[in-house]
Amino acid sequence: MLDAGFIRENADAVRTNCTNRGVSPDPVDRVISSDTKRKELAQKRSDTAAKKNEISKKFPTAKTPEEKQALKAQATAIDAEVTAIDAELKAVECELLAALVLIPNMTHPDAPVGNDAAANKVVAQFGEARKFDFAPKDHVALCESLDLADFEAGTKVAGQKFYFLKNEAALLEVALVQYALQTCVKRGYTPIITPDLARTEVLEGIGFMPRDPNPDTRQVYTVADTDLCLIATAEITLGGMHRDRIFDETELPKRYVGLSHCFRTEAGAAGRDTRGLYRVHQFTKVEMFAFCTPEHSEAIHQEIRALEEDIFKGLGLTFHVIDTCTGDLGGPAYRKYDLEAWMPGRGDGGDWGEITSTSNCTDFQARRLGIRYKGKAFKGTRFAHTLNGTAVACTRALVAILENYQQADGTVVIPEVLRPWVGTDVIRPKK
RNA sequence: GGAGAGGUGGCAGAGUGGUCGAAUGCGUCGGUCUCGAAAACCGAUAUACCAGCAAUGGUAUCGAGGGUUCGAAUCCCUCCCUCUCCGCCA
Repeated sequence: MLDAGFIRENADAVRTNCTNRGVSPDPVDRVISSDTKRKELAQKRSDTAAKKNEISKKFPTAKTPEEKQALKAQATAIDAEVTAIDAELKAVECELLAALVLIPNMTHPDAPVGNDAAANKVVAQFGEARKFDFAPKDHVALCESLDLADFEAGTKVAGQKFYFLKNEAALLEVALVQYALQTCVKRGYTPIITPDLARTEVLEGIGFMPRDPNPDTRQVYTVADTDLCLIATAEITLGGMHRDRIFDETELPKRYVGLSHCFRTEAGAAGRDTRGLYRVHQFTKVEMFAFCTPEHSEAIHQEIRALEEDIFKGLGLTFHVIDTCTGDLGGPAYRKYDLEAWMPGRGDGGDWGEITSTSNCTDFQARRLGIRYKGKAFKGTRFAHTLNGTAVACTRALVAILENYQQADGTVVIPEVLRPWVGTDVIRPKK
């Protein structure tokens, strides 16, 4: 979330930003009025408590019972005041927070302004869409003919949009994980395997809304009788890892590459991309995450983007990079690049499909999570910047690989970098 | 899951109702000494918010939340976490 003081001082810019991002600017005024009230009450509370402390301090020197009685009476009167102020203060703080969480992060000045995907800007492309001299199959057909996935069993066991990966597809997932982890580790990222569950407050700190009362928009699964959620991305656990931490600036930047399963309800996505592996309730993902000082976040964002590009160049896939427009940024991102791979089986005659996403969240997440740093050049602490980026989302990568590497005879070639882990060059029909 | 012990500043560790935001040691930073360094010595060293140009002052924080009390690190309750032992288990 943004700082209430910042919102007050930059109200117009924040309102414009809300509008650009396709959310209502109304909470801005609510933040300002709640924050003003909060400040007044906090000052009153502080003054009142000071009075009370004065009285308490006189007690040890009070000689007679009458004196003590008199002090007690004063103290009791002040107690009533404090109780009343506290109740008001609590209510105001709730209002403030409720309004604050509705305001998205500010936006990088170069990010394209627009309401929907049409405004996204393609900033780079690697490779050309493959021309087929046969009719290419989509990944669902390939999974069927090569016995790579069992969607029916997935449905039987866990429901719609769950799946079993089989044979080379199972090995491919492990290979993709290995390949992505190794690539990131070589670039200095610390490998991490994170929990697949996290506390509600951690999800909220990252910018998810697990308590969203509207089941049509709630994105995450919650675990009954606990305050835990299944994570939608390792961004949640990696960001939460250093919650309430004060770094020394010499410890930053910290770069992690985490492996986790991801769980998404995909509420509101009914009817879109329902076939196959493209949009599923559970998948495996290797995710990069960085904590850094504000001076470094732009450079690290570019670094993560370049690393994503290298990973997918290494896989031999055709993809382009999108500078995401304001309307598509979500809440926490200051700027976001998506990699979209060419997927020959998608849509009518192929289409681009998102395979990674990297965001610079500046201090938006850090403020809520209490992630700060100390430096020599300034007093006190400052909020760190956080960044995240997909190294490999297994199911999306699998879709791209199967559809792009298919051959006229129905087999699929394995990308060279994955062969050591898959143990074969080509996926053939099973006997 | 059961039993016991415990959670205090960067770390270690004292503190069982007021003079405690908190002894002491270590660490870190600054200084003295030194050609330089080490050692020694001196000093500084939590976080947030509010007021103030600042010095400074106020408030809150000793795992979290509630309670008792004029007053809580200290007493009571609930929760969370850690450690030890037992059980169970990949």
